[in-house]
Amino acid sequence: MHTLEPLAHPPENEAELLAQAQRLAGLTLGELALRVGLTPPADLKRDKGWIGVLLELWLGASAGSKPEQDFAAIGIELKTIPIDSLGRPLETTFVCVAPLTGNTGVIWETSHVRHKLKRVLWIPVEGERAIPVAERRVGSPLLWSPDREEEEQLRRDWEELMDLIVLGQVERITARHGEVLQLRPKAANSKALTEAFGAHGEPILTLPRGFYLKKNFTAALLARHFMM
DNA sequence: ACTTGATCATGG
DNA sequence: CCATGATCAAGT
Repeated sequence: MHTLEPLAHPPENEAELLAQAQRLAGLTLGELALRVGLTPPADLKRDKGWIGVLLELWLGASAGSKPEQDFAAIGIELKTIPIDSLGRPLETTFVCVAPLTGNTGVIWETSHVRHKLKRVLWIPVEGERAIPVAERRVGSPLLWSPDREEEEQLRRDWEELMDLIVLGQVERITARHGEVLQLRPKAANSKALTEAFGAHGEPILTLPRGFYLKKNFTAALLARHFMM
C-alpha cells in the first residue's frame, strides 16, 4: 500500500491534519524528501528551515512567508522541534517577532504571541547533529493548547518584556528575562536594524527581536504528552 | 554542558 | 526591511 503522499490541500479539520501527521511518525526525513523530490542537505548550517518546510509540504501548509498561522482556516500553527534521544528539546522555539513600536494599549489577550500559541501542532524530529539529516526520524505529533497555568506563565513573561519595551529598555533586555518566554535577536545579521524607542522616548535603531519559548517550557509540554 | 547572541535561506 | 522557516557556535 502506498497511500502515503503529501496533503495536496490544506487540511479541513484537526482530525485530518493530525491523521496525516501521525502517518509520518517513524519515517525518516530522507524518505519524506525523496517522495516529494527534495534532496536532504548534509547539515542544516545553510538550511536551517529545511525540516520545517519539508513538514509543511507534507501537511498541506502553504509554504512561504505569510504573517498567519500555518493552517489559518482551522486556526493551527505548525512547529517542528528538534529533540534528543530522550525526547528533550535541543533548541528554543521561535514564536513571532516582537513589536518594538506602536505598543501603546497593546494587551496580552490580543497579542501575537497568544494568537500564535493558541493551538500548535508540535512535530518532534530527531535533531542530534551526529545523525545525518536524511536519517533523522519524525516523532509522534502533539496537538497542543496552553492550559491555564501555561497561559499564565506566558502572560506574565510577555507583560514583563513588553513593559520593558514600552519603557524604552529594549536594549537592556537579555535572554535571561522571562521564565518560559524570552526575547532575543531575530535578524539576518547584527547589521539589520529596526526602529525602537530609547529610555527618553527618542527613536533608536536596534536589532529586531523575536519571542522564543525556552526549552524548559517545551520540554514540559512534550513530557506531559510522552507520559500519557 | 549549556545558553545567549548571531546567523542562514527565501519570498515579497 | 520584514515575514516565514529555524540552528549555529562563541562564550560562560
